[in-house]
Amino acid sequence: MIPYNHKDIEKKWQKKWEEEGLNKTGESSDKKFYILDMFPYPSGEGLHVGHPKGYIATDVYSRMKRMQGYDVLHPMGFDAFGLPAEQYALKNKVNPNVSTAKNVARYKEQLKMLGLNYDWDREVNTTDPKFYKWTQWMWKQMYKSGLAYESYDPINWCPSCKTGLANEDLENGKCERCGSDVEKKPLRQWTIRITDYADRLLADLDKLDWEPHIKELQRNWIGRNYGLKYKLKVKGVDMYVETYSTHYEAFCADTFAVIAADHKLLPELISNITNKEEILLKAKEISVLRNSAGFKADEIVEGIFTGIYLEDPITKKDLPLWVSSYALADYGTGIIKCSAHDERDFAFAKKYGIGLHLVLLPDDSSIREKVSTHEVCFSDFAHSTLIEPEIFKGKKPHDIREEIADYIAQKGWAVKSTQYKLKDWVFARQRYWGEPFPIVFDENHKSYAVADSELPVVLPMVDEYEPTGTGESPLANIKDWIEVYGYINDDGEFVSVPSTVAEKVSVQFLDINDDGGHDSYQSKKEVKERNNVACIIKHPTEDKYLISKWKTVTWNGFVTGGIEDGETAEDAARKEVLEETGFTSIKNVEVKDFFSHSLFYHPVKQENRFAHYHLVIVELASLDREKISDEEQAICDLVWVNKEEVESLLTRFDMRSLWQFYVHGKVTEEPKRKVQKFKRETNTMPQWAGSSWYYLRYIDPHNENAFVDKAKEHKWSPVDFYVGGAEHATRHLIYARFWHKFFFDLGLLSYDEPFTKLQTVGLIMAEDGRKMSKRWGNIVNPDDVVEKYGADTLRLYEMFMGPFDQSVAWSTSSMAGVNRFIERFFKLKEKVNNDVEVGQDIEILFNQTIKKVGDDILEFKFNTAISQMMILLNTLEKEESVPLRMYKGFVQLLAPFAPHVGEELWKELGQDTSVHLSEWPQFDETKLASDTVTIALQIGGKMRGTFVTQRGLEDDEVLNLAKEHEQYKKFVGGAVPKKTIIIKDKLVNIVI
RNA sequence: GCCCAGGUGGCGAAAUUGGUAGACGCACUUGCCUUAGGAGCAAGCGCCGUGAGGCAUGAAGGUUCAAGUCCUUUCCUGGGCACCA
Repeated sequence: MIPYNHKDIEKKWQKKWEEEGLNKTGESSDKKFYILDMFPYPSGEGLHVGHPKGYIATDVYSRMKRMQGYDVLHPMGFDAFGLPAEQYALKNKVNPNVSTAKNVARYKEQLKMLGLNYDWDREVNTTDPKFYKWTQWMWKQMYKSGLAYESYDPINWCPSCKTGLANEDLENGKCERCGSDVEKKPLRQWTIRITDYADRLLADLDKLDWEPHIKELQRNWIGRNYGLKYKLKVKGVDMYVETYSTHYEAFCADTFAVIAADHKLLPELISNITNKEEILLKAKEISVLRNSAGFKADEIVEGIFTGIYLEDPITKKDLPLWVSSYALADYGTGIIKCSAHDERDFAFAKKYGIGLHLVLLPDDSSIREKVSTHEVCFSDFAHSTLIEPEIFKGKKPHDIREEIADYIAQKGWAVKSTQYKLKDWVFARQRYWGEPFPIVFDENHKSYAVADSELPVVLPMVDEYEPTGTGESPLANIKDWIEVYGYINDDGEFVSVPSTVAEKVSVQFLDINDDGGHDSYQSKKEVKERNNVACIIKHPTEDKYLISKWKTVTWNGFVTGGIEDGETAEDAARKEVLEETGFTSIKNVEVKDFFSHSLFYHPVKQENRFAHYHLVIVELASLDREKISDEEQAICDLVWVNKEEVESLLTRFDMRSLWQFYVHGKVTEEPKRKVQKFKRETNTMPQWAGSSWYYLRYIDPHNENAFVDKAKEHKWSPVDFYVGGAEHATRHLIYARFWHKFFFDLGLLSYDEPFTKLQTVGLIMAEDGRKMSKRWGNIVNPDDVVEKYGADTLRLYEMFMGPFDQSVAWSTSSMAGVNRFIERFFKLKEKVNNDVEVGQDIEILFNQTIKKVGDDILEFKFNTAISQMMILLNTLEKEESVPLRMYKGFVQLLAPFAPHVGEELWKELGQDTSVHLSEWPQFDETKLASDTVTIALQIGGKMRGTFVTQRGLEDDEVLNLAKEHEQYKKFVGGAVPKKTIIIKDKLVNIVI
């Protein structure tokens, strides 16, 4: 007999929870908890059984927190921009807009199937224009602050994905996505100065409650490095160059210097050298070699002498400067002072016959011979002794590193300096499926941010989105989208001329500096002045206003009309309102002064008009209305809005009018604001853009005025617990921390770190021990598992498999064991009896279980929490009957893990509110330990037996009992113990 | 090469942080029940040994009355970085 039917109860409760809004974020407690999963990238394959492990864990955790009285924010969303979605779409010939929506729907269905308690009202999707409006807005703040800049430097280019990549996107020098060898390619791109934040990103790791190895990964990635920066005179020219050394301890050994082949200063340095052409050619060769795909630095040593010498500030010796293949232009200063005590310097000097000088002798005398004959390079600074300079002679360089730096710095030869391995963030992709940049360029390629009113810059729906491979995004082919008309406002930002206006009226006129090709351009014509009204129509009783939404041209937002000769503004307003809206009774009309002036070309009347707009407030007496003509209705919608919206419309109206030519009340020849053609930026943002801040949007997902409301942000931030894959350590988690800090600095966020506590998830491997993959055909589909065993079994099993952060192989038979546990749990209900009590041992076990389950969930030790429940079940099953209160508590403990089973049993126990809203069981502190203990008897440190006593016996009492033990008699007998160790309530150890 | 994390039964793993190693689950063995069982129930289950006992936490040393846990050396496995001066 199967005691429960998972299919019925899971569907039933999921439906009920959704109807009752069980998972709506609570807003009633003063204790908040924000627990977050790394949102998924919805691939075409749907979830496999490994994906939801983290989601189940946060689900268990958040359910318990809610039962403990917290307001819990536990949201979910989708990170749907990026290459895989685009590749999938290309392969299957569907628009990514379509395939993404489909994949998201499938993911959501699967997540819901697992009974995860997400508040779907807060779902975010990075590809939703309402979301990426704010991604664009935020990037714009970086642009405006100078943090985001345009660069043309060579970057990593994946020839297969046809896009530039950030350093973080490489894996062993290959494209992380497709495994192709990456080459260096000069490319116009947007870059973000994440290196400005390197120090803080490093230092603030100390305040985070993250797993140590993740912090370590970030530390290594940031790669802070401390050394000395020297300034060296170039011999014979009035120039100085700088070098950077971290291993400066052997500074007296320096005999030459090298410069990166693509160093900016190289051409200038050798401008007077006779064979400079030859040198530049060789340098070029080296650069090409370096930039080619699959370049291996340790296999290639190339260089050429530049013909110039640098003067060593310390030894005053001349250091010949060589171009070399191992110097990096973008690390340190791109020029290195070189010595015998560095492997690469040594190899280079050997190849080109450059003189070397030893100042360091190995402690290990067996290799001293080979070192002194320059047979091998010696670079061990810890096990060696300095012989030069005199002042440090006989000391170990490792021990006096700081002393040497101080000495050199004090002499003024060099300054202390810090370098990072972290590079600025290459923040542009030459692909279609990403956020467009809120940037336009004028004809001189000067960039302008797009005004806030223009956001979002919507990614156009297109038929062709194949990457071009030329270093330009596919968007570059969409002429309609790229070319925009507009002007630059007082804030230096771009404002577009609405396309409706541009098409019907203004393009010809506005394109005033380009009079070729526009027949209707009438600039020489006389300008006619007209007086117009723009009406705000007030509701008779409420604080509401009527605006019109024109489907055709011009003054979107207001009922407008011309004032004819002999008419007052008031007359005109009455007339226009009656005609255009059909309202019949007007209470009051109030004419404001001019609020806007504009010059435009009227396409119907074929004349240039200079129009003065009077703002008129028309107050209706009633809502009586006549039917208006179909024609009017066809071109205009009427909408009631509130006062604020009217006010914002007025600003907009005013702004719109700016593209016309009005200066100090007079029409001028030259426009004050020149409307011109601009080109949109065609790169798109990398996949990491949306995920850098999505966690903030959950807090206030529908806000149209800000990316997050400050007060709400203050309440929910920071994320208390963040759960996801360790593979994000050096990308998402660095980017998001950086992004967050920038907005903290702008005063827009309350804390300078986004994620207080981080927990990584261990992978679930396939039953064969390999990664689950289509390639191996070993994927376990959660749909099948849920079908056969139910969501609760899947959930419980994934939490029971092993330590949460460790990767474990799937085991179907193990899962069947967990399923048995649930069924036995159900059966136990038959033994429930309200009037029964149990013995002390069980009472204690029960209290211990409450404590352990609660503690373990907090520490993400779900496997031991579950095993404790199994122990309790095993024990209770042996009883004749089980007290109702105990079973109820047990159901509550199980409910976070198996929410459907929990809810079903809770209901069957006669409860009418949800178990998930019930109060988490409390344990009785006094009932955690029994009053008897088992004492271990050791003799000479070896276990010889145990005995049971009262808890809390004094040492001599315990010893007396131990002496009674037959093992004592056997092994100690009459001998006199040398020593007796007694650990209270634990053990007796007799040393003989 | 450098930096992390980790090595415990046939398997997944526990171990109150120096105090009874192997909880809990899987698999396996035996028995009961059953027409049957890939169901249920009961018992057993680290290795050697009939037994007393001995040996066991990758290996070797050390500290300690006592080590899976601390120290030293070393070997594997997984992950990250690898031209970063």
